[in-house]
Amino acid sequence: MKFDNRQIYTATEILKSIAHPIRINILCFLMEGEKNVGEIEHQFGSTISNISQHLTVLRKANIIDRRKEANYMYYSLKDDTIQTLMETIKHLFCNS
Amino acid sequence: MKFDNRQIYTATEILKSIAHPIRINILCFLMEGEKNVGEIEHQFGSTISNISQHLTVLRKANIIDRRKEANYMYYSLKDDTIQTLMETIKHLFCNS
DNA sequence: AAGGTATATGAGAGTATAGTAAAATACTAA
DNA sequence: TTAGTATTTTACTATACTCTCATATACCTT
Repeated sequence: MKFDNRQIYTATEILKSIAHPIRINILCFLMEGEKNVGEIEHQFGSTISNISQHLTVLRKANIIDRRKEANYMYYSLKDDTIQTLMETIKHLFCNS
Repeated sequence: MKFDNRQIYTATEILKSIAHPIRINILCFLMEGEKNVGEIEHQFGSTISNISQHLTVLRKANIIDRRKEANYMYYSLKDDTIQTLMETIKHLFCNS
């Protein structure tokens, strides 16, 4: 059985965007609820510029949303699809 | 909550290995059961050399097995972890 | 052994991705 | 308006990935 190209393409883009240690960490962290960039940086080290670039990757893959409040930017998981996917990944690989 | 580095690393490697259109296709195809390289090539076009290289990527990520029979090489999904992951991906993105 | 089929490997070129540092933007508070 | 904080963008360099083509290996058949 062959698969629809658009669906394969979408799945590829999303998985590619998740497949980076910093980004998996960010996504797991966002499973707790929305966080701002500073909170994310504080959790994982790396520079804030680097974190911001990873957040851009995730946003372009359409799996996170953001909302501005004062001069903080709050990020969160986009929808149930990504939430479910992350739960599966976490369950399979992080046994927690 | 911070995550164990080794688990994050493993998850990253596996997701990276899946995150390619040809490889997602191959893995979905292998969900049906083991297939040899010719059958895979026949399904998806591309060259047999290219397919072989993608199979190597999947094998190095430790998510598929292979078994030789005469001069055919049969590939299959490695274990339940990858089977479950692929089912989730298929369900979420390929609605089937 | 020789020739055919199936698969794997290697080299090379082109493209994409990642990290760092510097500069830019957006907002707040004084 | 000025200064400060939070975040993003840009530019650059280094590294990794993907494809193609050529060659190599393994096995089978005669």
